[in-house]
Amino acid sequence: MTARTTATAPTTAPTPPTPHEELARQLTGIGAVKRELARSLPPDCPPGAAAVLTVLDRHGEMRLSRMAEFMAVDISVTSRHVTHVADRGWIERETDPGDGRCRILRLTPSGRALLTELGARHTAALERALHGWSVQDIDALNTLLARLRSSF
Amino acid sequence: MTARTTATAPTTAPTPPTPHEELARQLTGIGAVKRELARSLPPDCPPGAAAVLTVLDRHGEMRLSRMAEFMAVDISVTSRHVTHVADRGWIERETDPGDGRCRILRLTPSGRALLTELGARHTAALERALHGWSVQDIDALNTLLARLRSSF
DNA sequence: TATTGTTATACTCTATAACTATA
DNA sequence: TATAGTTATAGAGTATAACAATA
Repeated sequence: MTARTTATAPTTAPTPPTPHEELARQLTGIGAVKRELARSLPPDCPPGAAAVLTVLDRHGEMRLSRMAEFMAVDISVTSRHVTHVADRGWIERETDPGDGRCRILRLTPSGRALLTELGARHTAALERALHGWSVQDIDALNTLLARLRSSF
Repeated sequence: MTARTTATAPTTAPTPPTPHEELARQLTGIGAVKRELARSLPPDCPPGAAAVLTVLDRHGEMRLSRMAEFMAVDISVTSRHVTHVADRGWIERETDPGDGRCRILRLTPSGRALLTELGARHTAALERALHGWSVQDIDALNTLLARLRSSF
């Protein structure tokens, strides 16, 4: 359909991208993958909430300010995500006995249970999409992405 | 600071992540890199607008519906981004002579000039962050990301 | 006075649905 | 009736700035 519309070939050839420009392109396009993955999350648990739980699972209880560093977003944003998961009983927020300004975040059993569910859903969604991938390929991608994050 | 807060070690050890779960984690964390890259864009040119220009540069003039496929977002979202760049004269929207419902999108000279600027800014931002990376590493990451996108 | 965290406001991106115009 | 595109509305994520409480 619409075999030929204006019949004029592009007057300028596509600029051959440098590896850096190509990386910028790929990172832009990766948003679709993230959205697809987010669709597999349970209701009431948006990506930001899932990130809070995952960080606590990996790094143990911590203050809000440290959580904000791990999530690499502003502390005000972190506070909202944390409120979301605390309201649903997935974490508890205890006032630091040593410094009344600080809140200690800690997973609850309910939060751990949800975390198991999250892992299963992520794994299922990715296994379905990445059926042709070897474990080595996935590990290689993980390694490069981790390195990319630490470079920023 | 805050040497020890509750003095209780986490009762449950961190769940060792599978490669799939780790990939989900990495993809979540990559948002920070994207935001950092977006900060290098010129004013009036948000990431969505830049994506429209880049797709046109790489694949030539096309209809809106095809642009939506390349961007992997809903056509209504694409329409808004396209309106943004058209309002600023970076592309032109011509009604398809063969089908009055279709709009043909085409870069203008002004759009090509901006595209050159975008490439320079992306390259500068990434070169600064990725100074320790070899071209082979970047190419490997690009290849894996492209493969990931096509797997979805 | 400085720091930790919360809340108010505004902006970007996204999807769904209703709508217009053309085929 | 079906399709291409536009617009209205709503929801999620983010940052800045103003604020409250504690050190």
